Amino acid sequence: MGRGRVVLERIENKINRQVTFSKRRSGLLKKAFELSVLCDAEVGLIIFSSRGKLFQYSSTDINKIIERYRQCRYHKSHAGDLELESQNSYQEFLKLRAKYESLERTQRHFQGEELEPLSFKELQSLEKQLDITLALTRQHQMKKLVARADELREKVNKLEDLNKQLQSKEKDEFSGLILDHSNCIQLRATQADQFESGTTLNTWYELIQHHEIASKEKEIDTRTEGSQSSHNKNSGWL
Amino acid sequence: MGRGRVVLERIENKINRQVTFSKRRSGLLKKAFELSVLCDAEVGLIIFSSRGKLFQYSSTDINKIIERYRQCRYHKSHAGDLELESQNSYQEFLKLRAKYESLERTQRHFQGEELEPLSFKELQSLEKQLDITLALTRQHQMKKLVARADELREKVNKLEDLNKQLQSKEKDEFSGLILDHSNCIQLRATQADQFESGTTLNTWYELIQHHEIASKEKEIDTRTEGSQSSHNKNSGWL
DNA sequence: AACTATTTATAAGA
DNA sequence: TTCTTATAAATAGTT
Repeated sequence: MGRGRVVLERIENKINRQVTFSKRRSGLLKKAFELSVLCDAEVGLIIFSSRGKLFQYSSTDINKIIERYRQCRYHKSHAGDLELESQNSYQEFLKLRAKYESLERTQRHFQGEELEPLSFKELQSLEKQLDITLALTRQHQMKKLVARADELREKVNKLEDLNKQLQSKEKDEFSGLILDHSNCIQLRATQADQFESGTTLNTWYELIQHHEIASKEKEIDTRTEGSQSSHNKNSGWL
Repeated sequence: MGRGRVVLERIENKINRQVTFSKRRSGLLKKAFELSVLCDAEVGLIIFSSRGKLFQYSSTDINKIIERYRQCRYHKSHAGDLELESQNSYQEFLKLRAKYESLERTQRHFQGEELEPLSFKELQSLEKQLDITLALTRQHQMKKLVARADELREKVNKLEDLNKQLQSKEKDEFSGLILDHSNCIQLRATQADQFESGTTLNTWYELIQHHEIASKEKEIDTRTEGSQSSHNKNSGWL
């Protein structure tokens, strides 16, 4: 349509190409619009000029059209298609985001935020869960403390043995001290077995910490090889 | 272009519309192709027919065109498109997944699962958080109950007034009954003000539920207009 | 950016 | 749907 037949190849003359682009571009946009109106179609058209300028027409929100396009392709096509893979992952992304946001909401409830919109029954069930978890948390703290006490008792026994050996060889000025120490640990472990409430765990934890410092000092005094590695283990436990 | 001038509005005749769609669609696709070749432009065209069938042309990979479009829009306009742009990125996907998994882990802790790997200090901080949330949860339940009691008291007052009116007009065999009822509600509301522990909330909740059933029965007996709507409100609250 | 000769697209009919 | 054809619309080349 014009004064000469058009050959379907890139127009080499830059000015000419630019002019043709401008004319045909507006023609294309107009026709896209007409199609959407006349035939009740959803049309999305994106054009980049060779110099990178963007032109766009869409009968409705272009993101919706793109979304619909992806869905359409996703449901229709078969596996192995590369293009398909990326749409698949896009779907996955949307799914993951939805899951994430839902989880985030639940998380906020557990942190005591946004409780207002919850119904009474939801609050009740949350309370129940919190009670259960709280009990479990204390139970686990207990377990850790008892295990730690056992470990320490074990170590003390070893130190005792070592000290007995030293006693028989040397003058043994430390032996009495370490025996005291051992008694102390055993007494505390007995307390732990009867232990119930979570509120005094802290106090107990501090007791153990104090012991560890004392123990460490002794290790330095006695200069045993094995004590260094078990000391590292201690700091990890905190 | 055709044997008559075209009015730019939806073609009402379905057959006609379909035919026009078919013709113009192929015309549009052809012109999109020509533009891309002649002018060295990047063109993406998506068409959905009114019945949802997809047609598409793109000079290069359409996902690249969409990506480029979003980048273009993002760099030019406001932050709203930031989200859209990042959706396609695999990096973003990985980031989100990492966040999700981390959140999932925390969530499991709140549900009392996988507590073993936690250190003593982590367990302590979890316990603290649980205690806080538990208190908040009970507080919110209390709030709801008190609000509900107020609401009910209000309603009872209205019923009382109504009954007084009925008393003065009729023989009034219900009046004594409703006064008893009112006293009962006020007594319970007083209990709520002194309420502290979460463990008995359930009992209180049941008391209110019983009241509501009783209240509903009376509403049916007294056959008042307003009571129907407030009854609907009750079921929503559960 | 306008003009206009021509080509192209397409509405209506078959 | 597809083909045909008359005609409207688009546009290549020119000013």
